Amino acid sequence: MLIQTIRTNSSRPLFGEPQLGAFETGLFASTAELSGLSFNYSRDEEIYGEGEHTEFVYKVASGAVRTYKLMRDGRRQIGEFHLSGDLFGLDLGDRHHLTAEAVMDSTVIVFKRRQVEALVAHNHAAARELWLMTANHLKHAEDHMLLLGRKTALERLAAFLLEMDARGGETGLVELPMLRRDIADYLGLTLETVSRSFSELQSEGVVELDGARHVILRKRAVLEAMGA
Amino acid sequence: MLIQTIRTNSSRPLFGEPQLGAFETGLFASTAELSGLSFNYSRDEEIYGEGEHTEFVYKVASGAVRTYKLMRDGRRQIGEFHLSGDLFGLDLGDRHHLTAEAVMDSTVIVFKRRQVEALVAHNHAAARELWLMTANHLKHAEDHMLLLGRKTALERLAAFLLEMDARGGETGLVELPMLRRDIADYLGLTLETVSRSFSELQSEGVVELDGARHVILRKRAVLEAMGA
DNA sequence: CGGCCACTTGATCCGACTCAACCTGCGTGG
DNA sequence: CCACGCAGGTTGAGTCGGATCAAGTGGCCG
Repeated sequence: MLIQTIRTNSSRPLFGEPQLGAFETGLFASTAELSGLSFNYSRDEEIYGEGEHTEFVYKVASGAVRTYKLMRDGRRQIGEFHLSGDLFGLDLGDRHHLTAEAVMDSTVIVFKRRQVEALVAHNHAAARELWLMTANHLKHAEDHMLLLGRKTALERLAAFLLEMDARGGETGLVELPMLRRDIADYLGLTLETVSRSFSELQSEGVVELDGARHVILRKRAVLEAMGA
Repeated sequence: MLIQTIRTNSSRPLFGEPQLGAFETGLFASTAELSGLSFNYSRDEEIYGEGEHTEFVYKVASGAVRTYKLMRDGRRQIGEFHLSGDLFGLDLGDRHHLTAEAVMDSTVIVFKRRQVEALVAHNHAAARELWLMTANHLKHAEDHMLLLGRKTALERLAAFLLEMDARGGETGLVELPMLRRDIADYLGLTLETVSRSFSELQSEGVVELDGARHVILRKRAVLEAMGA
């Protein structure tokens, strides 16, 4: 699973710029404290599986990663999408709770968990940083539970587009790295319903679709009224 | 909000015994490192609100607490139920993400966040412990997203009953501290659907209801086949 | 230019929701 | 001690949002 082609240096990101948001600190950025190796994963390739040992911690250098749970009969729930700069696979305990796959061709930096543990053991700031990352994933999950439990299809898609836009710097131009099926499995819908909802938002002039993967937000206020 | 009758010593729990599970360590148990005050909350009383400052951390001494998000129009999603021994309100950042209310008359031990922070700053084991608690909440949320996004009504109820039973020590006798509406808002259903699902499980001999709040699990294997 | 994968759109179906009536157990006051 | 009131729960009838099944369409790559 981890036998991949190794690149010592990632070239320019394939998708988006590395995000310098709340999660992005010097901690995993430089090689001073922690050294990670770059790996390439092609689309739909598994990075780790649910139940596997948590030997590594991962960071998206470029591309996009989905983490999900799968039922025996194939029903899937994507918990989160991880974009450039995002850390993932930080499950405490010795097993991963979800499966991680590349949404598109992606470059991922892999850190040894033992190194991370060692860092945490003597560095309070780093420990707090990692705790904060877990807490942020929790916050995301809490918001997403409300979406999955109580929102309509249109509200879900509106919230999704706002979330993606926020991650892209609120430009109003959203590039979607994932397919309709991924969006559906993230939002707890079918791909047909996602498609219909896109069409409906477009026919109301709320968004404009330039191909399936490029969305222009035309009426942010309407989206926010729906998605919040 | 915090002006309650103070009890220096909690008498026997009103609901369930304190749980000595994975989250329960010496950390918040004794008064050596941290001192907390006992407060009583009556049914439906708010403990803290979404958006309030995170001044305290809470632990259920007896009773049950729900933490939830509310939409403007009243739609509600309960993220988790907290029973005896559970810590809650440990949101990082300076604001609570959810609202906490007593499901029934409950006793809660309240710790000053500053004390917790101070403890964490010089005690690695404690810091790790708290991080682990956040990680466990995250794990719960991940499982719950699958339930909310992809499971049928019967599967949701089955999973819920197994979860409640697991917390009560897998006795097969489940005492529900909450009303049908709470269960519905936890499972992303309506109370009618919850009630119908209970009836269906009962008519199939999977569970036996002794009043609305006392459930006997008769066919655990069937529940597990549905709920997993 | 051809083929296929992703997406859209249409028709029908169904599980859960809504609205409504009724039941039941419990606390309370006459 | 019984009758009443009522909150909580169950059950029923009808509706509806999103799922399913099924064509079509479009765009990209070989």
